Amino acid sequence: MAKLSKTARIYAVVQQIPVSCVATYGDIAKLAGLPRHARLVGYALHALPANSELPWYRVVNSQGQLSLGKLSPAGAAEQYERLTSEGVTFTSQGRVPLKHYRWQPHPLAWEAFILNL
DNA sequence: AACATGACCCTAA
DNA sequence: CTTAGGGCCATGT
Repeated sequence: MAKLSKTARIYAVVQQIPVSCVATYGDIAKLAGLPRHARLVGYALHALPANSELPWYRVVNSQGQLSLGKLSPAGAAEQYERLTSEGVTFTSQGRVPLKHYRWQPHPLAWEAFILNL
C-alpha cells in the first residue's frame, strides 16, 4: 500500500465525492490517510489543470465557504455554478450548509477502499 | 540550503 | 462574531 504519492492519494479521494455532495479540505486529508494535512489538499487542487475532470468544485473549506473566492473570483463563480447545477443550495451568506451536504462515506466501505491507494 | 508563501484546519481567548 | 497562534508540507526564489 501507499504506492501513490500524497498528491495522487488526494486526487483519488476527491474523485470519490458523490454528486450533490461536498467535502472540506480537512475531510479529504483525513480520508486520504493524511490527517492534519489540509493545506496540502489546497495545494494539490491549486496545481490541478483547468481541463481536469476531477470534481474539485465539491471541496469547500471547513466553514462551508468557497476558498477560491478571494484569489480567483472567476473560479469561485464556476464552482458556485457547478454546485448549484447539481442541486446544492447556498445560505443567504453564501455558504454551503455542511449539515446537509457534507459527504460521509461508510467507515467499513471506506476502509476497504483506501487499502489500494 | 534557508526562507517565504499558500484554493487550510483547529483550538483558545 | 473576530483574532492569534501552532501545525502541516509542496513549491518557488
